Amino acid sequence: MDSTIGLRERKKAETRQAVHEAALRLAVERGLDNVTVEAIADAANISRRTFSNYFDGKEDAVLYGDEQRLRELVRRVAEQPPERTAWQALRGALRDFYHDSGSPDRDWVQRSKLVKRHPSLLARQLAGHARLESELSQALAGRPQPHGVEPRVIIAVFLVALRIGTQRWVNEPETGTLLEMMDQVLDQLARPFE
Amino acid sequence: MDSTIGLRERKKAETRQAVHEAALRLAVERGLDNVTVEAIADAANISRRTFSNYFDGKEDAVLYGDEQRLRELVRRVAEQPPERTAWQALRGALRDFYHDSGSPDRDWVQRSKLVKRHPSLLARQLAGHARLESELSQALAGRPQPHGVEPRVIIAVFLVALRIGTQRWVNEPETGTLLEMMDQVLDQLARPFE
DNA sequence: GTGCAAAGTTTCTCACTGTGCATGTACGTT
DNA sequence: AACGTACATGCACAGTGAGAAACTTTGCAC
Repeated sequence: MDSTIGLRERKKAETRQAVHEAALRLAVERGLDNVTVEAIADAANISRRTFSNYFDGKEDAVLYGDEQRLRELVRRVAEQPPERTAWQALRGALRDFYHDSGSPDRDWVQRSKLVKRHPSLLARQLAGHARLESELSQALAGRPQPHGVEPRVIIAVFLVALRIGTQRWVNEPETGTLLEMMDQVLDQLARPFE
Repeated sequence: MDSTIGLRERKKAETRQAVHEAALRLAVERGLDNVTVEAIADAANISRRTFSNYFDGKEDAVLYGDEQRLRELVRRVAEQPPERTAWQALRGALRDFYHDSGSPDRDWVQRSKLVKRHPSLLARQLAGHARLESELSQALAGRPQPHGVEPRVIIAVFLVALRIGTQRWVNEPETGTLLEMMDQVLDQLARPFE
């Protein structure tokens, strides 16, 4: 299935992944501030300059896994039955995603904890979410919206739920599944309030 | 009323403001990427080293006005009658704020347009919002929440409305007042949806 | 296979940034 | 007036991001 794409692209993807993993590992081991781009590049066996060809900075390198996850989520959103509302599609995609992926991977937990400790990571992560909003708009185009809430608004609210759910789950992992935490927030958000 | 605070603090505030204004002006004139910290420092008659004593980077310097605005909003939230729900307090504070301030100032519009053009500014701005959430939690402590939606969630949703409303207003200023745009989004958010 | 163009990597370079440190200066307090 | 403290400055230095040029690998046509 991926034999259609050439060796070139495959290698690039591998390198990018390797750089990401090196960045994440080093950041967890030493703390992000004590990791230089050069150290990451060394660990991934590339030059410092090449690092810049792949990522805009160490923050982006660390968060690349998140980006992948979210792209996967967007893909699943687009695959949701078109008669569903935007909200239903988003929640459905989220459920599918966590159902298929099983429990969240170690790396993802590590990234979340890093984000909690390093404001610069939070900044990049939120910027990434903002960029994602337009892509999600595409995936939600042409769906019914019986309640009259615009897709743009729905999407932003949905991402808020992901963020709060994640933060909450990282802070108190005993309380429930990640999906449960997110669902809990999502339920609140869909409810009317004053 | 501010004669109680010393000359020292007043000077500091003036310098910070001057640096901010210089940063904003230069960023608007040349584009953020073509403005060095040194140029900002020169324009504000301070040394490059001193710039770093005031701000963590040019982005923060440009966005300082936003920070002030939001602090003012938080202050007004805390002053809302305590029998109001968190949501009512937030909306009330917003209304008061824009009622008193009159139409939004030029600088604010310029900053919003800059944020639209420069992702690094968006990142910092969103990180600032995230930092603000805890302060708003304080200002909303102990209020009734009849609908069972947690303050944390309310706050995040509220900030989403500010962001979307602002973006929308910057993109199409003819459609209505900034406050109207925000209210429009806020109305949608308080409504139930599926 | 051979050869060639395109894409990717590396090395070198340079302007810019952030911060620790030592020193000088202005403020506030007594 | 005098002293301690907070702040500003200049300097040094490690780290960063990006352009340019040389070199290597990949994709493709023959």
